[in-house]
Amino acid sequence: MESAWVDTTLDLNINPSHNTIKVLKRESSGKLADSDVKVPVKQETGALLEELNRISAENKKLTEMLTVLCERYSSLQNQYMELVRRNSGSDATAATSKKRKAECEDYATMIGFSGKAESSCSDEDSCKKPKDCIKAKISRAYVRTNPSDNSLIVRDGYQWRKYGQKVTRDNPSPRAYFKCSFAPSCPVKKKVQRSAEDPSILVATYEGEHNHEQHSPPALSSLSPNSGTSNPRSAPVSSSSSAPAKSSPPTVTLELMKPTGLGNDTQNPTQQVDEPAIQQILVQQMAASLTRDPNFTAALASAISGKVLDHKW
DNA sequence: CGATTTTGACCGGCGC
DNA sequence: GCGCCGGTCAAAATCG
Repeated sequence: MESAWVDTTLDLNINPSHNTIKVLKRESSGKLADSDVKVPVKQETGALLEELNRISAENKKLTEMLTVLCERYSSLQNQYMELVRRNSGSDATAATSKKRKAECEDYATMIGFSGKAESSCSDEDSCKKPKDCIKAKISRAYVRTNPSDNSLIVRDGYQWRKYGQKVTRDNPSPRAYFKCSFAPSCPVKKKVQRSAEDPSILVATYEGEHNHEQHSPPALSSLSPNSGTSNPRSAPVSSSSSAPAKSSPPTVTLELMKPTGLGNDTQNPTQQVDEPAIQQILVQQMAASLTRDPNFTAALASAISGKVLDHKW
């Protein structure tokens, strides 16, 4: 098992000397002073192509590594959840306090899949507060944001007024409480909290149903207004909060992290699909969205090469 | 100046 | 009954 862990022999072909040495050679050898500056265009093009190929190969390698990493991460998640389930099963008799359940659920939520946990949550709620259950429809949305951006704003097309903020026990990042301010009589509330596991993900929990039309165009999803770098990967909310089918379960998970094509056939993966599948999808989505981002791969490559260079020189 | 956000205080539910 | 904790209130601050 451990041998199968991360392959630390990073053969990334990161060979900065590859390029620079050529140049240095030319510069250092006095012979090739002026005349050599006019390198034949063909040669130059060839070198560039070679460089391009090399970078492409590098990129591919990084992509593969990331995929492997994600797969291992997901299998670890599986193991962890299995462990949690087994543990809670063993002491479930006496110690299934709601708090514990809630923590467990939160973890499940944090790491990005919520099928079982949420259903148990809604069951819990239905047992606990039948009245609330009747009027309060709970849905959850995950929104990927810029991790450096610490605002708790999720744009979903409605107008919200923040009425409170709290730091909760299980998550160091604060939870913000919003009420729908567009219609005075609209009972919908929203809680937004950054995932403890992945700070780039905002978890928005909606309670109730809007009794009015959507205010602003659902250009929505995600991202704080101040980050002009609106994230292209977050997709619009599938407005389930606007009173969808009554037959749907009380808890609906909105998939806002659809990176590209991967998730478009699974509109609501957490409702019916079993956990491993969900994890797989999520992991794949994460991996895909990361690896397709040239900025990310470039940043990763430069970070690694920087590390390597630091080490060598 | 009104709307919105911030933030400390308060309240109620729950476990011990 | 007490303490903890999540949720809400409301006054003050800030913003447009």
